[in-house]
Amino acid sequence: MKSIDQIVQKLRDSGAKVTPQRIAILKSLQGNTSHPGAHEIYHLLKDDFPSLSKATVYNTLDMLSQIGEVRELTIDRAQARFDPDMSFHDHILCTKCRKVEDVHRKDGDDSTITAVNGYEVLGASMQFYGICAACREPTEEKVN
Amino acid sequence: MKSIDQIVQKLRDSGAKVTPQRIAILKSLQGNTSHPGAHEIYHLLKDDFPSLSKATVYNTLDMLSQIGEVRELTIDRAQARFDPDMSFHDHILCTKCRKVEDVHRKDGDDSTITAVNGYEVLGASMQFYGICAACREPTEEKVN
DNA sequence: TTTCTTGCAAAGATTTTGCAATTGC
DNA sequence: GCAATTGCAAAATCTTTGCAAGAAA
Repeated sequence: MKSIDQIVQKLRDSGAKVTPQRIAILKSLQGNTSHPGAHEIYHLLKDDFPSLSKATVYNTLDMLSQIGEVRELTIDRAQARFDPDMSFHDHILCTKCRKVEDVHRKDGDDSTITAVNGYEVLGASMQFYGICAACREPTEEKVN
Repeated sequence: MKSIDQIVQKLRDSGAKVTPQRIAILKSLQGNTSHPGAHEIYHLLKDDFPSLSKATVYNTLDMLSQIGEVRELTIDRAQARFDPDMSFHDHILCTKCRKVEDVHRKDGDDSTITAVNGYEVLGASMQFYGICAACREPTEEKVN
């Protein structure tokens, strides 16, 4: 994700309005590596922003994903999750605690794949499913 | 997907019951390359099977995916889709007509990845998003 | 007969939508 | 002031669940 200022500028340039809600959502995403869903972002901000509506969160996340400032992940069937890190990387979901983490692969940079099956490829990503180290620990039962 | 007979045997062996509904759902999946969702399977069978309940379709698909006879895809955020082809391959979703097709890659067999980020990897797959050839055709407007 | 499964309806959850009131510019 | 955005509530999915009736073994 670019800096807040850069994105704010991009919004202005495109004619979109810069609202306190949008800034707050952008800030909540910046550097956030938890791959939050709309519900989580809503609760992160609800305290400091009591009037915030969930619809606004959905709208803003959708808009940010449309303009390519965040990536919407489908790895979790339960909810759409969002990743402010637009650099090339993949994800893994722990099927036990359901946290999502980044996976950085050196080999086979799939971002170079531009055509497949006659499709014009717009995006490609790998998904991994597994059990994280913490969830394999029989002693600890913390769910992250 | 194995043959219906083989799966029926597996169900019997595991103590599960072989019902006409389950057979019908298995048959609807066999050789089906459209990556149908629960709703689609329900409607495929509804005519020949008026009493069929959607809950049964959901239950059966979930069970088949649990025992590893079909794969549940997350590529389409709108609905869970199911693939009876358990061989190693990936998928691409046309973001216009929303059909899902198989992608067969020769290189980098990711099925050999068993550990990543300290996770015990249970599954891995690649997702592609793009516009299919038909949707790029300006003359045709058929939505598959 | 015993246990599992079905079907139905209700409930849950996520996400979308309509619209009046509000706010950015 | 105009147009875009917000917030709220209702609606629209998709999916799960509770439970009585029914079917498989």
